[in-house]
Amino acid sequence: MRTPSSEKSTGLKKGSWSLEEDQKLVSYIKRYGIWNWSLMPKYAGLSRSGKSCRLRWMNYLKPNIKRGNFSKEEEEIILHSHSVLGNRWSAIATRLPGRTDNEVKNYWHTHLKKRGIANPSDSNTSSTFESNVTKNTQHVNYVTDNIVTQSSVTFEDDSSSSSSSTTPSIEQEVGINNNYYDIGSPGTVEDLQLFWTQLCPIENLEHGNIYQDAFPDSVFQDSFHDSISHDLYSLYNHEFGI
DNA sequence: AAATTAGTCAACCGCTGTCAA
DNA sequence: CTTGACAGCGGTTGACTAATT
Repeated sequence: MRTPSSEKSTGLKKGSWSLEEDQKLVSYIKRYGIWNWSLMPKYAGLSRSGKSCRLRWMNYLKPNIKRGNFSKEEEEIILHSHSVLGNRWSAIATRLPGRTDNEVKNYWHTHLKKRGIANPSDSNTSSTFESNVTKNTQHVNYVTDNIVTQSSVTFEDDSSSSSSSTTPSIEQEVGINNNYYDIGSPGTVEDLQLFWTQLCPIENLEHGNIYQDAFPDSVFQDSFHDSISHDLYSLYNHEFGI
């Protein structure tokens, strides 16, 4: 982790994310979806770059991110995938449901690098490998579901659990997977208050006025027109059956 | 117990690809 | 075709922690 600091030129915060920041980001995305990473932080009440928000969401806050140690099966998938794909971490990560490219990359560098170099390509053929990946992926999916379920139970039952950590996970703290989304404060900046209370009230979105009513300003309309509709519509179709 | 070293991993940086104007 | 904005990727950093001296 890096020391929290402010970027003097932009005033944007850097370094580790606080619980409050996580909650703001999760709450915002939960309500309004992902429409533009560069502009979103302002409206979510975050003094972060869009890049930073995207990274935080993709790697740690997004639902169904799998935490904890890698299984033997996952190790094998990484080793074999790396022998085929090289350092294409995002491609490798797609073979490991719930794992991110960053996590896979870190795990490779800290645990598997020497093994990978020592055995750059074993005797598996490509087709054999693919069938193994398919088989393993199904297994990992099952394990992932178990972990998510178990995670929530363990948290509620914390005092009686001797083996689990007493520190809640990111998901537990922020509210992912247990239906707790605190919308938080819109911040003290005037336009943020305007956004939360007038420009984009939840009622507008709930009634399907996803774009025109939520973003009446012409500047917003120009830049958001195409990108906002898909994500928001998907989210609200799922949430409210619009 | 204190100091040093090694390992881990969250986060940043710079670059590339894509797409719309 | 060019340009600019944005998303995404991979390499790297550096704070923190555990292990070792």
